[in-house]
Amino acid sequence: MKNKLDQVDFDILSILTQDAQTPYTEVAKKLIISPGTVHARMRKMRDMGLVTGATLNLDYAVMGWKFTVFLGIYLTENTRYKQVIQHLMQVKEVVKVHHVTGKYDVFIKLHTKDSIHYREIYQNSILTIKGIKGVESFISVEQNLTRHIDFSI
Amino acid sequence: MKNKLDQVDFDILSILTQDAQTPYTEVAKKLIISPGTVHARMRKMRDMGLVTGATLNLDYAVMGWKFTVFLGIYLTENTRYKQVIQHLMQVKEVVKVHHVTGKYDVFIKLHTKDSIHYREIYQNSILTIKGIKGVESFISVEQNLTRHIDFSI
DNA sequence: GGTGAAAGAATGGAAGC
DNA sequence: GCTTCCATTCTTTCACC
Repeated sequence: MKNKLDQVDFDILSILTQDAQTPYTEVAKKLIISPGTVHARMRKMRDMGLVTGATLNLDYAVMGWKFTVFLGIYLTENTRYKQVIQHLMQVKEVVKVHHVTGKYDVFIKLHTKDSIHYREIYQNSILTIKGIKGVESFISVEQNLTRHIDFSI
Repeated sequence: MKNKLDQVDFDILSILTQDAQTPYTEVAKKLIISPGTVHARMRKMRDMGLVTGATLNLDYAVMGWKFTVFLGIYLTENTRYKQVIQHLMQVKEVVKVHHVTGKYDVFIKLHTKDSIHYREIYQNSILTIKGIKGVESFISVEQNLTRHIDFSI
């Protein structure tokens, strides 16, 4: 087992990133290889750490969570970022936290039910965190694309 | 089949969002319900449009794609956003595109191999798009969190 | 490193409660 | 609307190529 991927691996990833629940037998049939090969390739890619797991895609709007907001956060001192991130992770509406360089220090994504819920979280759970100097918000009007990198040769 | 979720549904989601490939029989065992119930609940949640699919989690860094960058984009005219988004979607390094309100008009996420690759994409594939007035970039130093909303009562 | 088959496990309906 | 049952399909390993 060498750690270099070929077109077959990319094809497997391409099918499974579109639907992670596709049975391996079906993947095998599409690519005209044996089910055992799909298993071996997937195990290789898991062992490499390339495939770290699988998750469901959820449409939060169906649950009445219609607000998606990005926040660019400035810190009072950059060294404080670990504590700030710890606090941000406690807020259940926050789903992504990135430590970034550039205009902001921390960049997060959060979901709320509506603008009232958003304001409440923003004022009571975000702005109250010690070490946050300022915040700029971007409300997502529409998500137009979400996909994976296609590594194909 | 009513369209209201209960704690059992949330528990199923909680397990499957952590690992979408968990067999339903195992989900059933953990929750001490029958496999048929897991199936019925999942079908209900798919039919509702809450569960839209499943995807693999990939660690791009393992493939040598070590750069994750967010771009906040200003447009020359806000009405042009559909065309700009069309062009952004053609760039294979771009994995997410959001139309937003606030300081920027469009917000995207992209992956590249390194800073050289990034600069090339930035200058040749992003800045050349007609309708883009300006761009601010945020390089992700570290991703600290990625998860789903927990709807539990 | 791939194949294909075989034993065991999971799936996804149907019928009854 | 949940459960049990069961025929079908999938998983996973392994001897062989």
